[in-house]
Amino acid sequence: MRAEDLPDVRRLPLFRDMLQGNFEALMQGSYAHTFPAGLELIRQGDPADFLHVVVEGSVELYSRWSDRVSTMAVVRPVGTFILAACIKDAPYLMSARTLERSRVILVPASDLRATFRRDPGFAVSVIEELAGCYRAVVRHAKGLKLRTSRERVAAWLLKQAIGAGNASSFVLPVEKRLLASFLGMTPENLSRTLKTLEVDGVKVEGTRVILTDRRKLEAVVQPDILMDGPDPETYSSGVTLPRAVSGA
Amino acid sequence: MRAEDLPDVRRLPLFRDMLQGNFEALMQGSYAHTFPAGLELIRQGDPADFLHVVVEGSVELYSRWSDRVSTMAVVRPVGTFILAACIKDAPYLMSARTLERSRVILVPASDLRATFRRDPGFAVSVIEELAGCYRAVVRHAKGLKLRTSRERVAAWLLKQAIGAGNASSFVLPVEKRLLASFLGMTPENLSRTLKTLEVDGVKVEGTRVILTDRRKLEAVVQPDILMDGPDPETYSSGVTLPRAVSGA
DNA sequence: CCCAAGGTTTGACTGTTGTCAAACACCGAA
DNA sequence: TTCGGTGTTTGACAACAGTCAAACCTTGGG
Repeated sequence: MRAEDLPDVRRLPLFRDMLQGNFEALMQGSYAHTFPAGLELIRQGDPADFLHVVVEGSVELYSRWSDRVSTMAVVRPVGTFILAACIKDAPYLMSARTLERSRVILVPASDLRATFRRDPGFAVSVIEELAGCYRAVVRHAKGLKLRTSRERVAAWLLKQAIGAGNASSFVLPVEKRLLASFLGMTPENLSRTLKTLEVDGVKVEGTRVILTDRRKLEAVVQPDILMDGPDPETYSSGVTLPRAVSGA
Repeated sequence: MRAEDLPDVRRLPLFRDMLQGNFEALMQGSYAHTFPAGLELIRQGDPADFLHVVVEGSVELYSRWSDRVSTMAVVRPVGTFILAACIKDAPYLMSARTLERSRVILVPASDLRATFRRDPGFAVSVIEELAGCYRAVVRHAKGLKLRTSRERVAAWLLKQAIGAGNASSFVLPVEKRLLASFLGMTPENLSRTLKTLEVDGVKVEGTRVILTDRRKLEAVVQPDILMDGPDPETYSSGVTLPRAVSGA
């Protein structure tokens, strides 16, 4: 465990309010490791041994069932994942793999459980974190059930633009096939959908997206605080980057 | 607040491990009320004032966006809902309405937040509850993304049968249009889908479902512990009935 | 008992989405 | 630079799901 990782972890909302002694003890039993791109960190169904904290790089969470695969989220620094499984001491519901070379801290689940039982400050942080995660998944589910795939694409683009400082142009942070999977559609369908969004103010050139008419795009999206969220940073302890375990 | 409601609430996993004094104080500030059928208890977007505990009857959680509506869950006794919004002191992401005459206990959100900050036992219960809720929504999202609507219908039917003590026949606990909405499809589509499931061992007569060939149905469903759940009772504090905020 | 209201089913149709195959573009390694 | 692998786009098609309208069934109230 490199000493320079510790301050980043300590600043996470999840670890911010715990007693210093407990934090040190928890980190004592943890270890950090740098993994190459494309490595499967956890496999769905396996017992939850470690809470994972992404310090560098990015990690994809995905699910598999009967020869179908779907991306559920992408975690960026400094973000955590698989907290709920650790708490319940239950099997992971999702698999995780690195999208690029990534540094991850592994916190033993048993230590984690023991710690929030005797550190009320930490317990409150865990509560806040979980409540945020819950609301994020509810938002995602709402999007899947209430919006068409075209509307989901438009909403995601608008959210990205806002996240990039309200820029009218930005570069896709993930591959299109991953984005398609995250949004619940096929790559082919995403490709075609992006074309049809041209009339609504979206231009895509390779990995660059240019919003030529914000108004028109917003008319398609009909942004809703209860679905698109006012609080990307609240969810899942993204702290240096405002968004983790969020949307692709 | 009727005294006879208290034991049921106290037995909930959420309230089971807190100090008696804190429980009493929390209930002191709460009040119970019986609502008629079809009443909107909370509206999405409203500030989260109360944690709701369903003691009798049943409550539908649903979301609305741009003239579309979707059922997200049904809560039965003794179950709670809208915990995450109360914790975050954030707007409700879902609306709730009674499906029938229902008795509901309202626990002030501010008291709730104050209590888990000074009662570590309660904090741990809240953590467990939220982790369970989170995993349940993840499961629902997985179903929406990985299964076709036909597979979702089949999976839901199988789960109901198992919930009814592995019965080969049971009565639908909700209207079909609500079930359709919960499963992310139209009533017409559900109706047709049920027909096509006849060849796979499902017979539907009005509100009664008869499973004539369990094997065939299981072949369609390919039940998966990571999606269909081994722990319906873990989620959302269903205690007298094994399932709440669950599936329809 | 009958009626009205609302849930359900059916049919015909439309629109969306997935599938398969091929062509193309891009990127890293040799 | 060239090559191979992989991601992306396009086209044709099939499968699926939503819409609208009408008929049917069930239920509860008068």
